[in-house]
Amino acid sequence: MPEMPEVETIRRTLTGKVEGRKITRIEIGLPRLVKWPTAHEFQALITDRTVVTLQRRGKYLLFYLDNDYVLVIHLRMTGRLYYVNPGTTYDRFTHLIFTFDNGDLLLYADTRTLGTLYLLPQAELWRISGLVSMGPEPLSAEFTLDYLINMLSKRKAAIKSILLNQHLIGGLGNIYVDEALAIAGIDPERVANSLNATEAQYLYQAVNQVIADGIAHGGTTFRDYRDGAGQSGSHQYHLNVYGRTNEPCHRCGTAISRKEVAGRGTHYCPNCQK
DNA sequence: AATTCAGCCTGTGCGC
DNA sequence: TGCGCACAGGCTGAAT
Repeated sequence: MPEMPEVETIRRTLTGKVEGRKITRIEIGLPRLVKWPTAHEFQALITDRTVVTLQRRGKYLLFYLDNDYVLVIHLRMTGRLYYVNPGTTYDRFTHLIFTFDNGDLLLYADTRTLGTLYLLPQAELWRISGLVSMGPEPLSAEFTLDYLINMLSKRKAAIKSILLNQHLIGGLGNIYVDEALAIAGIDPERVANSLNATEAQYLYQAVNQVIADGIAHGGTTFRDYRDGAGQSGSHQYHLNVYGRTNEPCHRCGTAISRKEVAGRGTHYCPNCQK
């Protein structure tokens, strides 16, 4: 579900609420969501720990605790985190409940239950392979035009597949990849190493732009996504192609097409994207 | 090493 | 109201 702008928005809406708060109680309704260690150990190690800081890497949220452990949460497709006041009701998809020393709650809800939670010492974060092997993020100092050009030159998969690969670029997902390719005017099925320097530069700028805009708009809410306070984002009102199948292209009026690329539903303008 | 793809889950929306 | 199917914002691990 959430991509980097959504996870960053969640981080921003939660950080002031949870930093400095002690977790006094945890209820785990679906133990299999806890991937490391056992749910029982997870519960014991978190109880009575204080959240020192809340960070993000790609689509992972990292709650650094005062016992040198880190609570790592990946929301996958439908995971949600809500910070709520005591007495707030919650639905049957709420699988973990963290209670803080002021009585407030952090709810982890997940319809499809694909989300994952870990608790590891800082020195053992390497156990989360998707976290340690993540590529540079858009808008970061490491994500340079040279990096993108060099990386693309070695790849012959579809550009859509490359942009979705978290090992190569961290944080992009299906929405923002489709949007970046639309802004850059590049066909999602183009072989990565076929892009020339100009196209790579357009793509570089487009990737940074869609991520920055997504964050500025508080993320994209289609169905499940909400921020840490339960609020919807507004980037869905600024999309060029995603979810706009058969609607006119904002640039040329041609109907937006949809097809499967890299195993994902892909939206594009057949006239503007070459 | 790079790439593809089934599998993991449960829900919503549509055509009939 | 029900049934079957397509689709869903992501990632992992196995096979090629």
